Amino acid sequence: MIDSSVGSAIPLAGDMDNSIQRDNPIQRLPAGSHVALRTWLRLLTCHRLMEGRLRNQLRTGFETTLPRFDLMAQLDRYPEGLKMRDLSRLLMVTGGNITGLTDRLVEEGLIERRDDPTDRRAYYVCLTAKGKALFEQMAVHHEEWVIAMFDCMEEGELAQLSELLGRLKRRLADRIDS
Amino acid sequence: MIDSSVGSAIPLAGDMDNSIQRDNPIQRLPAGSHVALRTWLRLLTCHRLMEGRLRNQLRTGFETTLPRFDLMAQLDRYPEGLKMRDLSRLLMVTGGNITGLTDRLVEEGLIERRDDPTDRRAYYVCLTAKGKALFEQMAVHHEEWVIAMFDCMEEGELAQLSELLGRLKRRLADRIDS
DNA sequence: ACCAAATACTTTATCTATGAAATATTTCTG
DNA sequence: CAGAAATATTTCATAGATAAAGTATTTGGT
Repeated sequence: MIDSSVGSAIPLAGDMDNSIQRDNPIQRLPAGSHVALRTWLRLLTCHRLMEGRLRNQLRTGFETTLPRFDLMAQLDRYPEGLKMRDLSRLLMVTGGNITGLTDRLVEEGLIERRDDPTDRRAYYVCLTAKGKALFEQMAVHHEEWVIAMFDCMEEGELAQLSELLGRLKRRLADRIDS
Repeated sequence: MIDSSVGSAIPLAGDMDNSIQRDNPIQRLPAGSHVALRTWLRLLTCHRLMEGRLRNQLRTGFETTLPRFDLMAQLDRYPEGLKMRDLSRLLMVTGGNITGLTDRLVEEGLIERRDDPTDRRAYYVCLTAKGKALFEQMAVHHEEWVIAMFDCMEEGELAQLSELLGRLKRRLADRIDS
């Protein structure tokens, strides 16, 4: 019942001393752990491994971060702009977080705030020309990186995984409870 | 080619105003997006939804957080204690992060540092009696919560998902590249 | 035995993110 | 139409996380 590679410690970060290290510590999983728990731990690990790689690639390739990229990706899909609350919902993070991210991206000249004439509480956030140009560059690489991460899976496996995650996502989101 | 529930905006946080909101914003996915990209986005969303729920449950039930719980979970599996570097590898986070988490848990009296007589640079981190008692309480609920989150999946679906994530995890971790 | 390299951990600056409270505006209800 | 409730956003305090640099100790090669 040992799950020998949870926490198998790929270096997610750069090459500094205290980054996540290479060799595997001995891994113990709770004996008889339920398949649901194992699945959750595996999902967590996959997420960590993949996010870590993408983060490194975005940092070394474009000196940016995943949250910034994700925010820009949403804006790219909505050229008419999105309100803060929409960004908050789409990215599934709190409003305060969006405020900070937006502030930084505005400062970098990649996005801009535009008043909503019909609601003085709100405004639209849009990519600037500079932001759009940069995003399009990044998006190409980002997609390549994601494809490369999954190239360890057979086409059929990937399709099956995608389908199962799609179902899980839909059913989780459709719940009444939080 | 629309993936109608990425970012389907379940409230991950508490019930305050700026938490993630309930209703779906219109969702657009890049046309013709590669199955790998869709899979990655779905994995991201599942992760967010599930992590958000667990966070809420740990907070309201035990006034603690997922990173603290995860650290304690590792220590529970290694009663002889773990070094900082082992925690860093197992949790796949940087050493600096572990330092901070450990400081807080020590302050709460849930874990303790024990000198390693053979290496004066290092020490072992262990659960205290109080920490172990609390963890055992939390673990029961944590497992229930995880099982409940997956109860939207058939047994066969879950087994398949677990298997596919296990393969993905292993293959990602086995790579030479970061 | 020496000294360079590696290792274990901490510190610092910065960013990401939360949860709660505050402000301003709009909408709803009676 | 007035006032209450809801909504959109920001602010604040704090936690979590990274990357990079710093300190102390151990290891390993000559």
